[in-house]
Parts: sequence; structure tokens; C-alpha cells
Amino acid sequence: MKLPKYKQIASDIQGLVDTQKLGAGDLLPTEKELMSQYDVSRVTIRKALAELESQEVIVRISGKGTYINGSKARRNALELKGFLEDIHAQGKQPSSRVLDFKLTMADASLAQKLSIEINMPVYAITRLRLINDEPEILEHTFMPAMLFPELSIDIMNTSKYEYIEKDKGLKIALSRETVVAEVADQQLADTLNVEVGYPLIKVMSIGELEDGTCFEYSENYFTSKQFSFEIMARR
Amino acid sequence: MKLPKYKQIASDIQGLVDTQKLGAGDLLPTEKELMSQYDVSRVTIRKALAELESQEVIVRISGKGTYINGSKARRNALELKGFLEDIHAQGKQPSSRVLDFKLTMADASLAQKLSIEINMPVYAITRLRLINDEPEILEHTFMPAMLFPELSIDIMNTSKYEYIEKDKGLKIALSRETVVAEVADQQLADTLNVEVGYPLIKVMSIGELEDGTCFEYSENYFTSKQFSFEIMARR
DNA sequence: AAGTGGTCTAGACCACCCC
DNA sequence: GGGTGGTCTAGACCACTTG
Repeated sequence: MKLPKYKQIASDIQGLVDTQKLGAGDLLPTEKELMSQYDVSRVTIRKALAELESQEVIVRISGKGTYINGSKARRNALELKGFLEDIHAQGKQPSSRVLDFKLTMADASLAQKLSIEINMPVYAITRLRLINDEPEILEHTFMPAMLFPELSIDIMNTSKYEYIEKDKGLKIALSRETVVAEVADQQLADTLNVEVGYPLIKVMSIGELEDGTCFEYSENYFTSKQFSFEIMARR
Repeated sequence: MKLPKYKQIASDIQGLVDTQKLGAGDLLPTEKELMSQYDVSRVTIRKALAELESQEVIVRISGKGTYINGSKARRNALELKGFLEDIHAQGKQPSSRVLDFKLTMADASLAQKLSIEINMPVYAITRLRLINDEPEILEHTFMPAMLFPELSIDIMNTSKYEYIEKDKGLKIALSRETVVAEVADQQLADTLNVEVGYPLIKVMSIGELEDGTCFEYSENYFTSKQFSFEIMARR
């Protein structure tokens, strides 16, 4: 754990917000004060603050000071989170059921999405995710077998993201998602326990590690019942 | 036009990419070379490059160099663009038809979204946007009358964003969007020329200026025929 | 070993806000 | 005028990649 100073400072301040030691609208110490407080240069403080500002944790106003962002803006908007973290944070009961788990070969379309060669082995996993025993999300996930030689159903029954980051020590960087609307056909309706014709959000996403490697492609169906997508589009 | 140096340098390099003088995978000059080329300090160069990196224009690899991003990644993913710009960029024929235009008063729900007082005057505009005379997007837009006292149907028939930025000199900062799926009811189906039950993407968005003022709230319906949403979710 | 980007320092001047 | 954040400089050391 050798984080650079500016990241340590950023997560330190983030911690103060998370633990309610700093609340909406509160004025942060000035950059000069933070300099002596952390005993670093101003550039380092500013880099830490820049990071927090980009995540909308704080607002910097020239000539006045730096404030904790009070707007109800969900900062989670664009964060990529695992299902478990996500739902826990909302205080709901999560669970997950693996419907299918097999090793197969990538066809042309999948190979292109994962940036691998055709016919390379991939795990194909179908999972149903439930909240309070209500089916909510149907996931079709494809992961290159080369990256995860010991992948098992057990792992997919817990948190996929925890496995990748904690057990494998890989760093997830981002996911690229395409969102479209789709109506439930008979099979989707049965699985997700809705009526045929019910509106679903379909998200196709490619997950990338920090070195640019694609670690998964997945097609997920969400009922609009408990989910929506929050996007912040910067001009 | 008094842009800081780092932004000038960033847009200068962006320009080289736009005009194809630099192409996918090309190696940029080293930071040291850029320093003497632009006669600025390394920090300034790095700030310019950091900006381009965040927009995925370039990729910086420690120990190797800085490259033009070659991946097919649409950098437009999260950009907020007006309909006209957007469609022109795709080489299609755009048009727009104002179905309704009236001055009304904000109810509680709308007032909250626009961060104004209840009963403040707002323009309520319904527009149908067409591509090659095909209806594609239905827009319900609400704009505070205080911000745009001279708003007219003519303006809404051209580009709303151009009006705000060019004519009014206001700077649009971002929009916060919530995406859900919805099926077309009779009215939506008639307007958008699809069948009842057709899947639509509904986007509710709040537009903010650089000073944090909300300048519009809108609810837009997209047919999934020609549109999808591209999202890049950073971990 | 040489070169790259990643981090960091200790200064400086400016534009802006508020008293 | 005094304080804030915004920009910029000229150094420095490090980790990493490559010959």
C-alpha cells in the first residue's frame, strides 16, 4: 500500500465526509492550512483537492474557499460498483443465483469485444441477482479463461469484483457501457418475474483493467422497478 | 479569449488529432520536448496532457511515452451535445418541429428540479426531432423564463444550445441524466411513429451552467432504433 | 545506463471575493 | 487590503521501460 501523498490526502478528506465529520456546505481549511497540516507543498494539496473536485465531493470557489458539496447530487452516478456493495449501501438484502456456468470458445463478435483471438476459451456465466428474493437483474457475463484459470461457481456466487480485486490483485479501471431499452420476451419475463412486454433496460458493458486488458463483456437486463441509470455528462 | 496556457496547449494538441496530423497510436513528443516547444514548465505541459488523458485523447505509459489513443473508444460517450451538432456529425439530415410552446408556472416537482421557487414562470416546450423526416426523439423541455426572457419558437426551431452559448454567452457545464426504460403508450406511439409497446429510452435530465444555475429540465423519449447511450464508468 | 512519465517541493504572480 | 483559489516556474528524486 504505497499510495502517493495526494491520494492519501484525498481519501483522508473523503473519509471525513463519509464519517460525517464534515457535512454539506462546510468550509474546508484553506490550501495553506492544509499544507502545514499535512506538511506537503501546495501543489500536492491542490492535486488532492482536484481529485475530490472531479468526484464532486467538494466545490472550490475562487476568492472564497473550498466547500463540501451539499447538493443532493448522487456522486455514485458514474461509479462502477459490484452488485453486493451497491445493494448493501442501500440497505437491502442481496443474493445471487448462478443459472449457467460453462467454458466455451469466443466467437468473432465476442472476441472483438474482449480484444482476444477467435476461439480462445472464455467462461460464459448466467447469473440472476435478487433483492429480497425478488429477481431484479439477469446477467450474461463472458470472461477470458486465461485471466481467471481457477474461476468457479462458488466465486460467482459471491462478489465477482471482490474476487478480481482482492484475490487476484487486479485493478479494475473502468467499464464502457451501452444502454438500450428492450421489452421482455417470454423467457426474460419468466426469469425476471415480470409480464411479457415489460420495459427492461439492457446494458452491454466491457470491463477494463488499469493496463487496458478487457476482463469481461456482459449483457445485463434490469427491471426498471428498482433501477435507473444516473449519468453526469460533462460538456 | 484569455485561456490559460495549459488549455491552449491541450486544445492545440487536440487540433493536431482532429486534423489527422496525428493519428491513432502515434507517439507524442516527450514532455521535455514539449516544454521547449511551447516554452513552458513541465508542470504546465503535464496539466495539459492530464486534461487530454482524462478525455481519452492520449494514453500515457510510464517509462515509454505518450501516445494518441488508438482504441475505437468513442470519446463522445459522455459529452453533452445539441441535436444538430450530434446528427450533423453522423452525416444525417436533422430537423425539428415544435409541437407546443407555452409559458406556465412551475409546480413543486419542477421547481425542485430547476432549483427555483414554486410558481415561478417557466417555458414548457414540446419538440419532436426528426432524422430524414423520421420522428426520433420527443422532448419535453422546461426552462426558467427569468434566464431566457426573449425565448421564442424560432429559437427552439434552431439549436437550443447554440442560442444559449452563442447568443446568451452562457456556458453550459454539464447535465445530470437519469435513464429508464418505458414502453410506448398510444400517444407516444402515434407521435414517434412506432407501435404501442415499442421499447423507448426515457431520459430525464437537468442542465447546469458553469455557475451551477439550472437552465433546463427535460424529459426525452428516444426510440432505440437509432440511438443508444454510451457510458464510460470510471472505477 | 539512458530516457520516460509519476511524484513532489518552494517559491511566485494573478484574478477574484469580501470587508 | 488581506485572503482565497488559479496559474506557472525551475528545479528534484523516483519507478519503470528499453537498449
